[in-house]
Amino acid sequence: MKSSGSYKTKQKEQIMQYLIEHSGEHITAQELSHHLETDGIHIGTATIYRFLDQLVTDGTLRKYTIDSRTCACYEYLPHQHECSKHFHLKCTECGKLYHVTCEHLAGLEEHILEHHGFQIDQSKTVLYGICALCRDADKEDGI
Amino acid sequence: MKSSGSYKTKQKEQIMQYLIEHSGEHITAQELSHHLETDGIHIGTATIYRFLDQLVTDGTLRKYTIDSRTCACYEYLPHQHECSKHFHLKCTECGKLYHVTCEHLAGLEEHILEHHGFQIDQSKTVLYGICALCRDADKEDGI
DNA sequence: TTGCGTGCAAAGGTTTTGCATGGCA
DNA sequence: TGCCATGCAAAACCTTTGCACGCAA
Repeated sequence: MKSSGSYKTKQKEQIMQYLIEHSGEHITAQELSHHLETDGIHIGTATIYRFLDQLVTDGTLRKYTIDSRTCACYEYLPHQHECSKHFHLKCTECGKLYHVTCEHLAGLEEHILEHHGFQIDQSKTVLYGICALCRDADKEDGI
Repeated sequence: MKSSGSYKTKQKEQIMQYLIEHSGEHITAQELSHHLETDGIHIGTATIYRFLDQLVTDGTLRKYTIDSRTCACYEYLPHQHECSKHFHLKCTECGKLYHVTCEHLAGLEEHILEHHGFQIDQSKTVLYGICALCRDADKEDGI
């Protein structure tokens, strides 16, 4: 666990640093590449994807996809145990993504496993709906 | 609602027929194309994607994505009202789709609305994970 | 020195777009 | 007739792979 390859390199350190600085955010491979570039750090695309993949396998990162035309997002998991209670809510109106850490959701996972024999993969699961802000906005618009 | 374009064409009818015959299944654009081809019906890729998109906008179809490198799945929604009362579990291993009606899940929806201000749209939400059958199979393989 | 890591470029696959043609109303 | 729909091919897009070189241990 937590190996991410045998060698420690400058590129890996820089990627890790960026990810850690942006804990709790959802970052795409392109964003990562672009931001590093802005800081004067160039890392090949392949290297980024390869390292990100390692981190996902490690459990250091979580990968999820919202839409097939969107690129995959990665999220750093600083405290792995806490993150087992973490779901994603995506507003279909404004497109905003919310992270929800909640015991009730952890209970949901347990329930489905016990009663339905199905083990949910939170990294692939996104709950769609309308967020509070958009619901309020709709009310004001009289929709 | 339920417009899907102004004109009725042979291509649209054939796509609709296939989708309706496969209600409750998850179909990719390629599968659709391939199966129609097998039946001697050729429809251009662009046409398929364009029409599928319209149907998704209509609410006639639901679109799902598992992974950014996997192609998107579409599901025909024959009875929209019924489908709003249950959740979908999709196995990422065998691809099987499970329809689950469960009080605990109804409670989840309520909880998220009350505590997180987010109104889940069950017709758009799919929980991804591994089903019991695949978990057993994996165990036997010693994974 | 060994062999993993890197970068570049090319390939891979899905989905979209441009444009001329075809077909519904 | 007017406009939408279709088909083909090309483009766009994200991601992976092959290969030679570089670098950590």
